[in-house]
Amino acid sequence: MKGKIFIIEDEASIVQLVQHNLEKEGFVVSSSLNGNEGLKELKKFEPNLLLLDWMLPDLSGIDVCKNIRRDSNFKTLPIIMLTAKGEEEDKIKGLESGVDDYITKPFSFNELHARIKAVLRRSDPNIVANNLTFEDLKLDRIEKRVFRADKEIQLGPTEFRLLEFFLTNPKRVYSRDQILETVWPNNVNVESRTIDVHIRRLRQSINIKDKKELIRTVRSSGYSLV
Amino acid sequence: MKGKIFIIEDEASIVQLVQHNLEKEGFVVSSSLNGNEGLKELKKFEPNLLLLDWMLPDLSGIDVCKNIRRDSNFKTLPIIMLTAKGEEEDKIKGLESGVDDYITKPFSFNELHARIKAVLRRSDPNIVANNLTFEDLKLDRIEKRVFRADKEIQLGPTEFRLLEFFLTNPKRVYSRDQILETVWPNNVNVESRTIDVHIRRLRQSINIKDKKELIRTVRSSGYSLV
DNA sequence: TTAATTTGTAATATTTCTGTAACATTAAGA
DNA sequence: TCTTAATGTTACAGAAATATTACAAATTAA
Repeated sequence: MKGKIFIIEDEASIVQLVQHNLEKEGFVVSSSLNGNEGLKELKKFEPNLLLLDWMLPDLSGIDVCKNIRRDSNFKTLPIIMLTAKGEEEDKIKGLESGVDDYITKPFSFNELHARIKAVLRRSDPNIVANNLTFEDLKLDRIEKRVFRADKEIQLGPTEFRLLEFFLTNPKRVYSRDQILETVWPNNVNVESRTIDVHIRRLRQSINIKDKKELIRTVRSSGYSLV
Repeated sequence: MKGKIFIIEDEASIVQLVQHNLEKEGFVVSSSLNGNEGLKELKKFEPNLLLLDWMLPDLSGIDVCKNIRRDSNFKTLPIIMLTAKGEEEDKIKGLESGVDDYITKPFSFNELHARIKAVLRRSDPNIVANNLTFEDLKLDRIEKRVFRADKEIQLGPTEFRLLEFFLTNPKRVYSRDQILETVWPNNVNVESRTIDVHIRRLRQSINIKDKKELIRTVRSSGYSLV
C-alpha cells in the first residue's frame, strides 16, 4: 500500500497505461473519463493525490480544480496537472489555481512517477517513505521486515500490508471498508469479518507481553494503531 | 551487469565508439543524439551515469544538466561532460552546474573508462567493484569466481549473474520481475517460475551445511540475500 | 561430431496463507 | 440484569505460493 491515486483524464489509453503502472507500483488507483463524474467519484474515493487532465470534454481542469479546493475536505489534496504540448502558458494559470505540479504530454511513466513521489513526499511523507515507525514498531519496506522493540517479527503478506497501512496513518481510525479497499487487491470480495481475523493475527504477532496493546478497537467504527 | 550508462552526444562516430566499448565492458548502454529527446529517454532508461556532450544541436549541456538536477529522481545522477578543446573555460561553469567530471575531446577510450570508474566508485561502489562480498561470500568479477568461506564454488553463468545481482544490493528484496529484468538479457521471455529453479540451483551451490541459508524467500514479494 | 554442461519448463510435492463458519466473549443500552 | 449487536477466538479446508525433480532442448566444450 503506497496510497490512493485518482485520475481524471479523457484519453482512455493514457488512463490505462498510467493506472496499470501505478498499480504495479503498489498504489490503489481509480479513474474517471470526465470532470463532473470524476468530481463525484473522487470525493467518494478519497485519494492521496489527483492526476488531472487540463482539457476535459465537459469541464476544464481549472474548473475541476477550483471545485475541489472549495471543498474543505480536499483543500490540501495534491494535484498534478497533465497538459498537452503548447499549453505551456496555461501552466502558470494552473499553478496559480492551486495545482502542485504539472507534466507535459507525452510523458514517460518514470517522469510521472518521479513527480508523484516528489509531491507526495511533501504532502504525505509516510506514503513514500522506505521506513515506517511508530513507537517501538519499525517496518522496512525495502527489506520487508518488521521489528517490535528491535526484535524481528514474522508476518504473512496480508498482515504485513495491514500493518503498513496502519503505519502510514497511525492513530487514525479506519473502518473495515476502508481497510478492505486499500489493503486487499482490487475487486476481491471478502467478508468484512475476515478483517477481524487478520487483525487478530496481526495483534498476536506484534504484541509482546508486558507491553501495551498496539491496535485499538473502536466499536462500530473500526481499528487504529495507538 | 555493471550498471547502465546513457550517452547524449550528437557526433554519431563518438557515440558508436564509446557505446561499443562500454558494452564490451559489460555496461548496458543507451544513447540519444540531441538534448530534448535525450532527456526523455534518459528518464525512462534510469542510468547509473550520464555522458553528456557540451554542445548539442538543440540545448546546451548546461541546460540538460539543470533540467536533470531539477528532477528529484536524478538529483544525484553522476554526469561526465564531454567538451571540445578550447572550451576549457567552460569547464568551470560545468562543474558549478552540477557535473561530476569532464573530459576533453578527443579522448582515448581508456581515459574515459578510467573516469567513469572513478565517478561510479564514488557514487555507487558496487557497480564498479571488482570484488563483491557479503559476509563469507566473495565474488570476483574479473576472474569470474565465487567463494564461500574461502572455498571456491562452481556456478553456471546464470547463477553467477543472479548472485552478482543480489550482491550489488544485499538485503534488499527483489521481485521476480525485477530479477528477470536485470539478470536476464533484454527482451527474453522466460517464465517467472524459472527464477525459482535458478534460485534453487544457486542455493544448492552456495549453501554449506551448518551455515545459515543465504537466500531469503519473501512470500508474495521475491527473494533477497541475507 | 560427440560429450558435457546449462537452460527453461512442466509436473509434482510441500509449505504457508487465507477466508469462513461456528462458537465465545464483551460492551452498552433497555 | 437481560438482551442484543459487535467483536474476539478457534479450527479447518481449500487456495496460493514456493520447492523440488526430472527431462528435453539448446548451448558450449572437447
